[in-house]
Amino acid sequence: MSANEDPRALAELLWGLRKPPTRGPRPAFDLARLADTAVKVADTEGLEAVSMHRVAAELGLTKMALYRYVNGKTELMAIMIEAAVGTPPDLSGAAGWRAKLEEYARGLSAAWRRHPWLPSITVGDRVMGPRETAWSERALSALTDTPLTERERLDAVMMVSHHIRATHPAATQGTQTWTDGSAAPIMRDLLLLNAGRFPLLATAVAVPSTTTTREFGLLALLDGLERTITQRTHDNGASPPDPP
Amino acid sequence: MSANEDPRALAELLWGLRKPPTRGPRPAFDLARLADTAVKVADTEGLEAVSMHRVAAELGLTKMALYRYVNGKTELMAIMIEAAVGTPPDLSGAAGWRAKLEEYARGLSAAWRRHPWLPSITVGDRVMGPRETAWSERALSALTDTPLTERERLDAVMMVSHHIRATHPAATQGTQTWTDGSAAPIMRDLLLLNAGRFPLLATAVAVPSTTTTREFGLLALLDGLERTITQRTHDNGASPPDPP
DNA sequence: AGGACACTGTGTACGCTAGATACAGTTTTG
DNA sequence: CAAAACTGTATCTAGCGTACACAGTGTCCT
Repeated sequence: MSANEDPRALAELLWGLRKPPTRGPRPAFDLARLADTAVKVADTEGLEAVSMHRVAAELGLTKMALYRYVNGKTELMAIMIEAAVGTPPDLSGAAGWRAKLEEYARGLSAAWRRHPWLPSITVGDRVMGPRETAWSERALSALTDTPLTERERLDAVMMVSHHIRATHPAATQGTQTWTDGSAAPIMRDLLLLNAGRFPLLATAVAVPSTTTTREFGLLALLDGLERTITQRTHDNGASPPDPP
Repeated sequence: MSANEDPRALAELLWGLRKPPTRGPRPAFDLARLADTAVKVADTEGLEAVSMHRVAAELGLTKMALYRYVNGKTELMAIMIEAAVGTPPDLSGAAGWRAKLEEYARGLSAAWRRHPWLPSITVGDRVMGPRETAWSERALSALTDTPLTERERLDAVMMVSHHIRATHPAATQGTQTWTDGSAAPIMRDLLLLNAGRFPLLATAVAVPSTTTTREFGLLALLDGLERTITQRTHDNGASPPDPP
């Protein structure tokens, strides 16, 4: 919560623009090792377990030594993300933008399943590293053959990502409050007690689900994009409509 | 971080199931006043400014007095949400499920604009109060005339809500990293420096946007739902297809 | 009726976690 | 040798939370 939030410095760190020092003792570790350690802690004990002290201890250091590598916890989180995201899925095997986007969604979901804490921090106003950026770039490649605007492609990509995040079971933000999570049974009880005030909800949570929210939502999303895309394709392919 | 996380107790608090004590001194305040004070602090100074100490001081109390009203900060947040959400928009004026959902989205957006911190905490696995629950109920009412399953209606509602949240300008989670927010200019610079590695992204962020992400996304979402709905309507309206 | 007692509200003191700063000691290279 | 860089000890700060003492207020028993 101090003045350690310099986005420029973070950008230099993430994009490898730090000039290594010439004199002084060799650092015992490097950023990658530090990030991997933090990621391991987060994977095994949850993101809350990741503290400066904990990570340092894991490396046999005191926490103050970490401040030579990162300016604060914000930067630690940033390099953790870069270390954990991995590489985006290969979309060249899928035919057509729709299949490619589905493949992308699968890849994103898989990455987040490997690191359940990831979707909860890859969020908001922040500086991203090259690895994470590569995911956006890859996703955009799925839509190059469509008649969408560059900006619309970006919007579409963000929507798919947001949807996967919102329906991610272990995500802090995504849990479907009514159907999943530890609070869901409590909410069901309350709805039953107040079925008169909330009849629609009460019945909705009572019925079992046939498809998952994620599937249903992704279907709707892609259907919506398809409509715009085919419509544009027609407008462009045919001659412009007669004036009225 | 302690054992003060009893969801049952929270539920009783939110749903007015606490039996008021019979003896002892009269409390100087009540939950509503407490919640309103906290909301005011969050509105004017941001959610980070809301601490037990701060809220208590605002009421002329020491922070420990607050613990007679709420069991901890989690409960304080919960009653803040209830105090801030207000009542859901009236959808009866809109004709058809699509217009109703759009109206709902507008109402949600307006409520979050009044309390910019709200979307960032009405999230995840948690117990909701009756006021907030009323929003879900209202949203479901938009879809009663559709051939969707009860569960699918809930899914659709959650999707719209998630989308509004994800595209909420001031939301901690929603900021479109590439186009909005304080980090966006930094990311643009980095993309220009690395245009070779990220050609699609570099051009996408360079062009000005004609429509907003929110509009484009909502359109796609509703188009997608419409496709499923009209398709179902046809399948039900006509006689079942001949067996093959 | 009246007082003891239990229960409730409020305040003071303290504990704990976690991030972060200050600075001294030590190592390495120009 | 001196400047720069790595690491450790000590300390500060913010914030949530517990422990406990003291002060009102109703309940119940005699």
